[in-house]
Amino acid sequence: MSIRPRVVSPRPDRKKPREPLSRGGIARAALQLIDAEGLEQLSMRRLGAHLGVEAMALYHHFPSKAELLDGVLDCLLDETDPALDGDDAPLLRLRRCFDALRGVAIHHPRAFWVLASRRFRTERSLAFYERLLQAFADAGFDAQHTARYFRLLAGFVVGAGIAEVGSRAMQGAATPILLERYADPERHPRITEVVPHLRVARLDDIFSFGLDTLFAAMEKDLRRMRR
Amino acid sequence: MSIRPRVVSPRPDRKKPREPLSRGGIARAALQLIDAEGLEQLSMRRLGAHLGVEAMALYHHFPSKAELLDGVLDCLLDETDPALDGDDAPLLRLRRCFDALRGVAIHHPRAFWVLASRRFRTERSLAFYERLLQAFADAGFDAQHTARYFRLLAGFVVGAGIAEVGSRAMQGAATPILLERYADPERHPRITEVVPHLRVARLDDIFSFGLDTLFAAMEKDLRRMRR
DNA sequence: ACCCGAACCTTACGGTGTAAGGCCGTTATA
DNA sequence: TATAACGGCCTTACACCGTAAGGTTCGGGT
Repeated sequence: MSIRPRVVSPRPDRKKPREPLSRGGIARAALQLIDAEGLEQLSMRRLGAHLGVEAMALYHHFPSKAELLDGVLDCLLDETDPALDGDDAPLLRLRRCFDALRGVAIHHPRAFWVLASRRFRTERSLAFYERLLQAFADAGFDAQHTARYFRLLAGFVVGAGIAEVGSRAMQGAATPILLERYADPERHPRITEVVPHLRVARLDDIFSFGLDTLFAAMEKDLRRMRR
Repeated sequence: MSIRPRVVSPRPDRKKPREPLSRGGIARAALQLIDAEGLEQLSMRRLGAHLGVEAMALYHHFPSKAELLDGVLDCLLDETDPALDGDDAPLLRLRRCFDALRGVAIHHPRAFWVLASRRFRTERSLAFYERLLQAFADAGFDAQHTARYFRLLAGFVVGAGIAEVGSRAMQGAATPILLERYADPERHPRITEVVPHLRVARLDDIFSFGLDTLFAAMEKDLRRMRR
């Protein structure tokens, strides 16, 4: 074992020696990095470098990269949660909330996967989940119908969000609408016909049409149950 | 450049020297490996070993791992496609098709991610897409409503599929229903109430409720448009 | 007999997540 | 005040990844 010649500190010791890391700070930095460079570019080393720290330092705050992603999820929920505030009609709060979840697909397209894929295990995400389900209860749904409509709404929002994120990524690509490169009008007349209606400019319409349909069904169900 | 001592062939030269690989064969083997060990365990090296071949051999058939996953997607669509056969009512064919897509979540839970995440670019997947959209046209939807309902249905199926895959994975875990470990009945009464309704045993109900709701809305819309 | 190209192999590069352990300044304790 | 403990960060190392570059083998066409 060689005795190294007493290196003072590899970190450039500035006047402010950089305040210590924290779970929240790391997670927010990770979200920034994902937003800027994509989820697949998020590595512990790169994130560490971004924070002026070695990769392994992060493991003092998160036991694994998976838990770090849970932290990122928490950040995303922080942006979604306020939609559930207010004392207006529960269905309106729900509508705002699912709109806000779609907002994540728009404002953090490259991080949307985190929202779509990671299960709710943190304190933060469970609190959000609880508030969301409470709104269903406030609206008058029993547990079974809450489960059903929750899955219906959340499923749609997540699935449509994934598709939307893909579309928006294509939009920024070299050729604006890539699918049209692949689909041949001769052999794929229906695709050729429908794809223009799935353009980014129409996604607002498509998404609100989806939520309109679902909330209409919920309201009808509520009326039926109250009768 | 060193002259190596003439190794005959590192491959154990059996009587049958193993018939050459093919795109389809590799993709099917990849799907098997994903089913058996999980998507994150699929690596070119492991897949190669599974096929009695070095990793780089696969690059003669697929230019990248991403395209290999497209091949896996094609395999999954092969199982879904037959649902669109038949000359019965278009809405019934559509219903069968989306049920079949959920079947992927059940029969290939660990591969469902591939279906959910990869965009349709291959010949195979475009053919499927075309047939699916044709069924919408057959049912009487114009391009705009096809786009809307396609996104609604596909979004729900994908999103609910992701959630379902998660639930089924938990089911096999050490503690049967993991969410209940995290959720505290005191602080999370609604979660505690609703989670039992999201158990694996109820997923059939939840999924068909979702499709029932969506197809009811579609039928109503069709009646309105015909009037 | 020659060559060619397909199929496969070898090696190597720059990344990854993370286990194990060391160093150092702050803080608590004796 | 001396010492011990600890939190926070660093270093090293390991096994693995996708894949670029180029080499080997071999069947078949000319």
